[in-house]
Amino acid sequence: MFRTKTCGELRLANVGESVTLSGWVQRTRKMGGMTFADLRDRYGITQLVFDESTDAALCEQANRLGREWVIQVVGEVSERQSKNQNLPTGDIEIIVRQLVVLNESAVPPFTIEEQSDGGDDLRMKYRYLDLRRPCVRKNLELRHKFAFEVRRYLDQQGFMEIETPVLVNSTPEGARDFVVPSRMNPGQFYALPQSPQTLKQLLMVAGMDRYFQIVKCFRDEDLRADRQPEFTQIDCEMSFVEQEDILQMFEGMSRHLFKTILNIDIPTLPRMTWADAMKYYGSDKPDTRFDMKFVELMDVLKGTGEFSVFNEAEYIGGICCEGQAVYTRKQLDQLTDFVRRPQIGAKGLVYARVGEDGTLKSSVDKFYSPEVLENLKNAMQAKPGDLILIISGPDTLKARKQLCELRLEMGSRMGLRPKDKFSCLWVIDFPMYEWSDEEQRLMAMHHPFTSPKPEDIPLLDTDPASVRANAYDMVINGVEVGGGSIRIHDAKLQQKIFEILGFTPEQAQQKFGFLMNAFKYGAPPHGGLAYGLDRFVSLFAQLDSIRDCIAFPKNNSGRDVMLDAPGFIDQSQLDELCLQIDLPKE
RNA sequence: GGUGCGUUAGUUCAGCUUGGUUAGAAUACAUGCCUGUCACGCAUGGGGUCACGGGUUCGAGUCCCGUACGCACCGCCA
Repeated sequence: MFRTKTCGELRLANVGESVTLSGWVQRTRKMGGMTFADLRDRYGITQLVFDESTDAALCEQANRLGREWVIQVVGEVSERQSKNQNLPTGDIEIIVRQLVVLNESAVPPFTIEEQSDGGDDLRMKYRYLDLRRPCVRKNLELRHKFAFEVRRYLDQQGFMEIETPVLVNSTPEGARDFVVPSRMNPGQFYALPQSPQTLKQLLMVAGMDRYFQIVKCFRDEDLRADRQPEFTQIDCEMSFVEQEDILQMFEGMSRHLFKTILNIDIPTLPRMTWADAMKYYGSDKPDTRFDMKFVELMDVLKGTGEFSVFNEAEYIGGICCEGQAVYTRKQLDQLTDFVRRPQIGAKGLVYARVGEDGTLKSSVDKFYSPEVLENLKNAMQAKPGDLILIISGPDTLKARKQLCELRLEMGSRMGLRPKDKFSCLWVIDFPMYEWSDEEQRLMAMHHPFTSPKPEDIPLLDTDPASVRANAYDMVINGVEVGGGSIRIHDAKLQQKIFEILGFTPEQAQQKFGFLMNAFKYGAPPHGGLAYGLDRFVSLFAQLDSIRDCIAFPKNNSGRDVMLDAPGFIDQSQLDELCLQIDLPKE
């Protein structure tokens, strides 16, 4: 037997027991006549003691141990003379009687400790070593527990987990597909699913009623800290439901997860329309951990003074930063530089400090009368000591996005975005479509299977851009953790939506004929949503990147640096697939 | 496709502003000492193609240009 106990479970109560432990040598401390070694496994660290006076040969053996050697020891649990309060097993140690080296280890390229000295790149190359570190392992444990509680909740609610295929068809709209050549069908390709969207709808037609799946999805787009080319969704769908049923069901799931995993009771989720989210936060995923809502200032500042920037603006909006009038000119210049970075792209930043006497000192004082400035202060509900920041622009959407970035930056600077505070909400009533400059046509904002709000259906013919969808997102701390919609279950309406998206009936039939056909045979009203498991877990674990809760993530360029994937394949494999590689010059 | 930052010892970094003697620190590693350590301590030692290519210069780790790679972001992500 390799072990009778783990390295994390022995306590004072076990003193006197003879135990066998196996694990990795974390480090050894040679004290001359005696040697200590920390033995580590998944469960914890237990101190081993070797005493020269009792067994010199054993002590000599212990002194040869290197970091990360795998050993097995037999010994007796003993109370420590000097205890370690920082370790759960810190009251005891093992007086070793027998030591077996199961495997030696090369010196690891970085230290496998809580605070590793390894950089990201190196840790990913040796991810199997990185995963030995408790802080990394804990993220995977949390992820496991999270998925387990998802399954428990959905099972209790009568959901069935059903697997859908990974080799499917490429679909228009949406992200780029990863494709897989088919050997048996030369020249043809499978695509990996961006989500099992249409398949779960077919399961509803099949009468599966309440479906879920914790499933890998694939999108061939550039990566970010919160985006991986393969990621995991909690994909859910229900039949005979309205939006309200879905919001209740999955608000319940979130509540269950917060309670069972973090022991946090979350309040009823507020619901915010997409239009309000854009108006007050400049984003469809507002961070509501702090307030600092936008105040629109067109009435106050446009045409009421000589400041041409505002007079020509389509949008003027401000935020009021409580108590930040202490910002120096230098700090304000830094903020201006921040919003003028190409990533944000604002032309400039107007600021106004409210003095302790209540008077406003702004960068545009010379353009406006004291009355207008007083109006500004009142509109912003600014108090003495507050700082008002104003962004304007010729494009409302862009100006709001810029102000959104500024708001988040100020929130961070003011410490209003602590990772251990959670603020959840539903954003509802998304538009059906958004205009794509690139394609010069309307695109589905959610996806082409989303149903319009019944009262907006007449607008499909007259003003499709203004049609609202039965679509909703769950947002936590400014992160879109999930989203979904009530789907179309009527073939005629689905056909019409495809038309508006610019598909000819033939194209629609070719790409989505299987779905349209299914709708002919009694499709129930249905809807659902999908959560991004990686993002949700990252929030719970307070991580900066979803990579940290994925065992083997891809790097910024979509490479697995441990496997060195992707890689080239043999000519014989290419031949078999009837493929030719034609790399671009340079 | 674009913007910014980075690349120096096994590792994490300093050195670059203002070019000039033998490129440093910490940690890791090795050796020795040490009987209650747990970030053990002390001493000694080995360890460098300063990412790569080009340019400026009497002289480049340091300045300039390009390339590669990494990270963050914009575009993109129904």
